[in-house]
Amino acid sequence: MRITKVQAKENRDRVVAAAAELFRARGFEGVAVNELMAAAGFTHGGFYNHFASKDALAAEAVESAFRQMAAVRERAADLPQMLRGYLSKAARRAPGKSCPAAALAGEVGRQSDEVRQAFAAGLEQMIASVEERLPPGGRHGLSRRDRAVRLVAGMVGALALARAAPDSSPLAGELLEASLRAALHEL
Amino acid sequence: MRITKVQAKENRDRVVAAAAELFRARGFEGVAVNELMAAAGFTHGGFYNHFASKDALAAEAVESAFRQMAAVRERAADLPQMLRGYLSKAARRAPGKSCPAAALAGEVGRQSDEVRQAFAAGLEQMIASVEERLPPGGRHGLSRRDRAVRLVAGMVGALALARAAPDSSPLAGELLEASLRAALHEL
DNA sequence: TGTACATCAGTGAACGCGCGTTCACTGATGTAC
DNA sequence: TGTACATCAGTGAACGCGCGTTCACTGATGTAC
Repeated sequence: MRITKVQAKENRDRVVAAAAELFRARGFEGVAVNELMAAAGFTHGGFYNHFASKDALAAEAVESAFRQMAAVRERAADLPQMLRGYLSKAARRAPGKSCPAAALAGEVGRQSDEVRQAFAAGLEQMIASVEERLPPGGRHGLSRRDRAVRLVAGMVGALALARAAPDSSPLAGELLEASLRAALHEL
Repeated sequence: MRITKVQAKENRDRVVAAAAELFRARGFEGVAVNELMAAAGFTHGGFYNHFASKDALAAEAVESAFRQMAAVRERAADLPQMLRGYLSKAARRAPGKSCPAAALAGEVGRQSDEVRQAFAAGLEQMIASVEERLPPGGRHGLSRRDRAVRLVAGMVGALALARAAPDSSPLAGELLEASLRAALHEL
């Protein structure tokens, strides 16, 4: 049952999209190839018609996740609104649909160079986009770039730690709220 | 070849110590039970004489790693010195000997409740210890607690992201250096 | 435009491997007398 | 203090399972004429 070239490309995209979500939600090692294919509606055997390896898909999935994240960023009116979305309870609850940096930072260091490059490129864009929206404010005695890096590191750390804390513990909420207050204050 | 009770306790501690280092370096899923035992000088079969499961060891290892981290913190004369050690190239290079929060945050959310509780307890202590050392400085308009939470989130995020970035890329160094400058500036 | 053949996306069984865990066994230590 | 037996830390083979990857096969699409 051969398929239209257009259809095949569309199917491939579905797998990448599923991977972008599942890898963020459960980690690279936490999702099997057959699950990735099943999530896109296929059986596992066809996987290697599209990708050289699970790792190759991982690199594409990281790219795709950062691209999606960038689109969400563009939708925010300004930096405070972006921060509120980023450090929200909804973001904590849905790692598969939120920032790939917060979800995957810990694991990426152990992945192939392709994955690490894709991750670094996405992160760089994230920092650049925050820097652009940062008010100049020379009073701080810090470059905008330094402030952007600090802001991104703080956001990523807060979200990742909030997810690690048990749902019941007050720490999870506090990490998001205190980090948000402090970040907004710093702008 | 039965062994002294004292010796057995010592052997058990060796396994926990090895796990505390290996889990930080390679993640929970990245280290097999036989490797954990081998790192402590044993064969894998005896594992279940000491631990109910790999997961039970993970919880103890997280505790142990945070305890070790706390000891390192105590050694620092003040907050700036602590920050410089935390955000150093050496820390980036040796995840197994550095902060468990930065190394494991991403994975902990998918672990058992025991592991998550141990993680949250260690993190809480880390925040409390930073708060204690924070200069009062009411001028900030933020509680010390908020500032401590923000500082810890920023440190953890910066270290985790710096490890994810490729060794060759300038991003890795920048994440550590810019975050350090900004954090010191903020004190 | 119509025909004949090659291509290749998707299927499902199979592979080799490493994993967490179990188990029978060993023999020095711990304990009861 | 000395003897006899139970205990149990450590060993290494074995288990069942899920994993990433390979492969022969199918049949509609793509292509050459």
